[in-house]
Amino acid sequence: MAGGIRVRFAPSPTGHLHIGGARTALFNWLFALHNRGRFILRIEDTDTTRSTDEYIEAIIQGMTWLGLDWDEGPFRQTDRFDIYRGYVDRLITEGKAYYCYCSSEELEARRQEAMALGRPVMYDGRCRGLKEPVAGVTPVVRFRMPQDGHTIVHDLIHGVVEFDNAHLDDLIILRSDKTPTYNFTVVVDDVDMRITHVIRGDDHLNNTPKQIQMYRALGYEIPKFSHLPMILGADKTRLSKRHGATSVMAYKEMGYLPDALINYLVRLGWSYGDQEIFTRDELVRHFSFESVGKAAAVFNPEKLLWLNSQYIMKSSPETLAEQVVPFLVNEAILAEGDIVDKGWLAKAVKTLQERSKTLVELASSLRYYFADPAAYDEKARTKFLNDKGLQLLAELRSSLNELHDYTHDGIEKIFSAIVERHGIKLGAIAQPVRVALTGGTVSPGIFEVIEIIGKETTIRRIDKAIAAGPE
RNA sequence: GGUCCCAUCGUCUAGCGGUCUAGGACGUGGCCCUCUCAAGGCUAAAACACGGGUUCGAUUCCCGUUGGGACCGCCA
Repeated sequence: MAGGIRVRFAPSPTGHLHIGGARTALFNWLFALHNRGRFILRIEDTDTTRSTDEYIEAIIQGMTWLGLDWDEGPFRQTDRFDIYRGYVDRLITEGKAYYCYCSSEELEARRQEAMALGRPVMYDGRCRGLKEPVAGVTPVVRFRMPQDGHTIVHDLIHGVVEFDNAHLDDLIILRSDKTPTYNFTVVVDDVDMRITHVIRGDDHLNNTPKQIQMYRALGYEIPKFSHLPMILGADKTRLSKRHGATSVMAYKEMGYLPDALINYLVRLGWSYGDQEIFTRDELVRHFSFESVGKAAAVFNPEKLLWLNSQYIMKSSPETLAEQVVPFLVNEAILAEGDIVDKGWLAKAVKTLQERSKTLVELASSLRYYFADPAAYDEKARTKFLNDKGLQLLAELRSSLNELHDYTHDGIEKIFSAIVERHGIKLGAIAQPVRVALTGGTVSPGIFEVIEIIGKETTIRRIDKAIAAGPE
């Protein structure tokens, strides 16, 4: 019966796909794949004033970039209003829902008052027994909650959670503009789409007993629930823009790899022994709610960055070369439409992989493979492009010029000869060359750099350094 | 304020009564490697919130306290 599992990710398009939503989507996706079930994408856009098509597009983009592919959908709740109204009518007919004529202003005032008096903040049910409509008022429809007894939520992560029905209030299921509200549509859709497991953030745990009552009123089977712990910012409050980038696509722009983000997100709440790095297959194979924790997790950008560096290190140079191109354009190292020799780029990328934590960093480090240094780092220049350094550079230049075996090994031999002849350390010549070629004191191994830059360019840059003279 | 959830190093976590002088990872410090920077290796500092029980024995089970979070909307 494993094939019967159906889960869904149900974001509301009132913003971009954010870190928390992505983690929820990821756990749904993993659970579906692990159980050979179906993963459904449903857009909860019943709040027509805040939902936009742009955000729907943004969410889809985020999911796509992360590789969280869905089997059905995206469905939009705004396409299903007729369905919800049918269910509302049915509940009214059966006396399980009723019209409420209280205005939102009145309601708000009562809420304030209750809050101030320290009384429970909930609807008092004053329209429950109304027989006649109130003239001139378009009513909302409220769901009639049971007032005694208990509702038990069986949660795959939290176990048994019990709620006293006295604390459940008659929530609005149909607004005065005849649009349905979340707590109702979510139930109708989960039933309609035959969702077997509701996996969402634990900020929904308190809504669950209300939803369970609606399943019952509708006469439907109750799905299994899994309420995932929240992701918090460094100050332990709910993750938000104040904590930095929260949109998934912002991480793409900052040069993160989707696999790295996925790996980071999955470890926020889930673990598998001491393992930190997982392939997607491993994730799918090992995922289980038994190893999902209950405590909220603080989002730690440093660890994400480390993971990203690990993924960059493990990527193939060819793939990375492909991925870095847009970032080279951003850095103005390449122009849009420039043709690059991908084989050559891959070689250059290879030297920088273990030195770059993001694609942005990689692109920026790649600069000196493309262009002569615009200037020399001042400190580097005084330290290494002095008389002695320049003299060694001149010697190196002529050896290099006559070198036929222009490879890493051939280049190394030349350096060895110079080092031996002068009885100096390799650094004494390597650093001046590094400054001449890259403009600074930091780069991959100098033989590799010289090889990749090529003889002509190398000699030109050495000549430029010599021409610039000692500072 | 009410309801619900949660609680191991700064952070993510392992631990599912004895194996814990509490393990791993990020970050931080030191050392090694070394043409610079990284990467890598080794190493150090760093936690079971507190108080009661239960038990021969609690980080692990129960209760309370404290602390944190979420929800309480004609938002989702």
